[in-house]
Amino acid sequence: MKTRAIRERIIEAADQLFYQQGFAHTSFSDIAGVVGISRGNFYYHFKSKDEILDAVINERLQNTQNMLDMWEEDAPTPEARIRCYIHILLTNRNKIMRYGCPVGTLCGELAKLDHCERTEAIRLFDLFRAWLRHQFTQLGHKEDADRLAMHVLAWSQGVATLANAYEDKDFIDQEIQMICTWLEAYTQSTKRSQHSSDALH
Amino acid sequence: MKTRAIRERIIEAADQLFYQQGFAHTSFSDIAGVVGISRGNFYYHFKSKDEILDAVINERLQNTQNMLDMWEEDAPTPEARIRCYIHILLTNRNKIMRYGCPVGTLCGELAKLDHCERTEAIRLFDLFRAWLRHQFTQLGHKEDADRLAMHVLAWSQGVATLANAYEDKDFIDQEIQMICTWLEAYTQSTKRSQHSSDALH
DNA sequence: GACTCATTAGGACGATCATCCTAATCATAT
DNA sequence: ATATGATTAGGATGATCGTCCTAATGAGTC
Repeated sequence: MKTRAIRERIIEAADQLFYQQGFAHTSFSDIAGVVGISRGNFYYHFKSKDEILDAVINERLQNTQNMLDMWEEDAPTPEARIRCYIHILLTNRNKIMRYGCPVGTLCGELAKLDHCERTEAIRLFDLFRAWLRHQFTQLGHKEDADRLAMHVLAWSQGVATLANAYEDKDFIDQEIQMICTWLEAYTQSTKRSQHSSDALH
Repeated sequence: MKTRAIRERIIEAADQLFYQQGFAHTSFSDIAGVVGISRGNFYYHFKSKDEILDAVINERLQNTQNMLDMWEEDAPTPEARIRCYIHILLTNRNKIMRYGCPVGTLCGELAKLDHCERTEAIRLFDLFRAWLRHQFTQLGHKEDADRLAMHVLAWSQGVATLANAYEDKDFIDQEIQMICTWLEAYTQSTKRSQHSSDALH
């Protein structure tokens, strides 16, 4: 059954192109050209452009969830896990400088297009938000967990936006440093309060 | 001479539509419909769509410079002036929640389109960056002035991006509070060092 | 009133797009 | 080998777009 494989390749190609050129500016011809199939054959695999977008978003949701799960397993502490998130900025630095953040730019574009898939795209943010919230809860900031999660999200989004505008490598490095310092201060205050609560026992 | 007035109205309408719908997704018909002139008459005022974009960016550059100049006059201290910048998030809160930041989203779109006017759009960021840098220099952070300016820019961009995604009023208010607190701590450390340097005299 | 020149309206053009349709091709089972 | 159903290629269609062209209109001058 090769149909499954072709479908995967279409989603993969569309994913890349939507990121690099934007959703609206990417045509069926573009995707077909990358995949190497004819333009007209597209409708056997996807009934509409919106359906491809939906598949791409679902693919990204799946990949994102897998990534978060892996971090949850591999990194020893909540602090280290949050640093895993921050370090995407470093890992994808070159792509971010050229195309911005895949999640932020997609949500922004769909908001302007008033596209119905917009709510689906925001679920990508939801994944990171809930995951970060969980980490901060584990750090002992139960009350502020969601606010802190949103703060880290916003911070990284801002870094991506300006890094894209100025194509500035050093700026990304500096901001990552700042976030890690900020995060460390937050976790140390937690450790201290944990110490003091330990002392009570 | 009514030509001048019509030209202004075209730029004004294009400015709004580019912000609300994006540049690529806004057609001549859209702009003509808002202005109330015929579609074909457009080429008497502007030879191409890129020319309108250029005019819109120049208009924004002019308005932005005027705004910065006004803040420079009206606000008494560098700290108060930086707060003026932060408070755009509050003043334009509803629009930001619907369409994001006008500068950030335009630069992001033009980056994806690989559009030649991209460098012009970034000059909008340059205006804020240089102005903020000047304020931080006046606050005594001469070495870090540009880094701090970029930091404030990135922070506000991130807030705009997430406020747009989640359409969250309270989040904006919270982040503005955080920025102001952060800024206050920065200026108080300056005042302290100024005090100590005063004491040396 | 006739002439000039700026301004306008509206259609024509070619390109691109998403979508649809149909005939051709392929693999597989009988 | 033939039949069947999945898969493909490529053109047709109608809509939209940026751009161009031209005839009509308007205002101001001689």
